[in-house]
Amino acid sequence: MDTSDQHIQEQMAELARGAQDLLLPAELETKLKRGTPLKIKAGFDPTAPDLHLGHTVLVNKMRQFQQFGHEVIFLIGDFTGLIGDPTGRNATRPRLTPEDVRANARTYEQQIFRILDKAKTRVDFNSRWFSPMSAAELIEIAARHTVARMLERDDFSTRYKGNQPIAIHEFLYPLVQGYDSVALKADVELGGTDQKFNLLVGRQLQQHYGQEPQVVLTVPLLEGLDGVNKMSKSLGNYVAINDGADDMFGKLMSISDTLMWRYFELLSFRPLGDIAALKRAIDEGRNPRDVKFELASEIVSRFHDLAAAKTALANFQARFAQKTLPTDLPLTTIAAPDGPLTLTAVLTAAGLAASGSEARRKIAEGAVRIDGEKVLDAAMRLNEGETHIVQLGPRRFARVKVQKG
RNA sequence: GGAGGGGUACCCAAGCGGCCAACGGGAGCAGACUGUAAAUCUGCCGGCUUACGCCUUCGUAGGUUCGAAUCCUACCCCCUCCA
Repeated sequence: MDTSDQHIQEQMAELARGAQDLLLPAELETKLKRGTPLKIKAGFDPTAPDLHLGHTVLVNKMRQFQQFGHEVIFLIGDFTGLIGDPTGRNATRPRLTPEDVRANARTYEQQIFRILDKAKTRVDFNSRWFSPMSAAELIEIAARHTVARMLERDDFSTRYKGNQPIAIHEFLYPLVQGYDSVALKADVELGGTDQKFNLLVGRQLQQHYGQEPQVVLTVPLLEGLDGVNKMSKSLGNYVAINDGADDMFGKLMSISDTLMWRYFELLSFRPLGDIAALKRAIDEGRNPRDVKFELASEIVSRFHDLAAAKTALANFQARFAQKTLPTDLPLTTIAAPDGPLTLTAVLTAAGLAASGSEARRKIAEGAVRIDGEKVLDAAMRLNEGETHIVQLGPRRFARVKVQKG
């Protein structure tokens, strides 16, 4: 590996990019200078994942290490899953069968290998070393840590002070996770900011076992499309990596100009220098929208392909700049048992409006168009056999056919 | 085990016998403006209805009353303090 000073410094800068904590930078530099590939560990839940861009921040960081020639270990915590991360909620978790774990692992692989190089990624399971472990050995691990240290963990101390119960096995979670680093002889462990404590336990355990402690690198939670809350499925402010190309492109275009830079930092693979140049271009008058096009295109081509990204961009411009109707809508057939259907019925049946009342309101607000023509008459009916493109607002479309039945 | 406080629409939060489908804020949706950005302004924001209006909703189940989210009874759940 290239151990020239310049290359090391370049690695340090990119690896620290977007990171919340890097402990300790000097240790990382020492490890890099040895010139041998480092073992990079990141742990994941064994539960069924439906990943969104927020999750990919960590995976992107893994990719960076991979690109610099290091060995990335995608560790599925199927044994840890028996404990459940001690957040105070969900104290008991349903136990996953080995079949579940395998199925979930496959789902992960399908998604992460759109980012990571499959040939250079090792997928491992921590049940591999924990299942055969004896109780004596586990006690040995537990003996390495004190209650006082455990209580330093933020949620433990909060719960302890607040007289909330803490089950003994919850103390095992950081220890088990930390021991994974021992078992793997990890050089670096990556995780979300909420994992910081657990990652530090790994360092300590490694030292107890006579290993060089791992470097800890945490990445922040990505803000969702609203720019305020963390990206999450339940808040609906997410871009799933399985989203369709047009959908993904549109969602990314809807983020604010400020948030765009955050996404560039944490989601783009472009070097930091490029991003600085884009900022300068905007200061000199370039339309921020066009820079956002570049962001959206990069991300869509990552999860689909370059052609899909180009099409998504073209569709986007056609739809919103030229206001043409989408052409590739699936046809929804709606049965009309009693002759011509009212427009409100069509809107609800096509899923554009949640209820007839909402449909009526939206018509009154001037939000509804049929074949591009604004319709203000809520009593309007669509005849049998006709096919129309019905639109509610700027982004909800349906191609519907009314069929007698 | 004892004392007190509370459960209201997606969230927060008023209301405390009729004027309550329920103040206000947030979120959301739509319209205007735009770059499908942000900010701003406007409207909507339980369901059914062209509409008059009707139906269901204020933890759950009963009751009082011409009439209850508001009063009474029982039950369930949450919080605070004491033991």
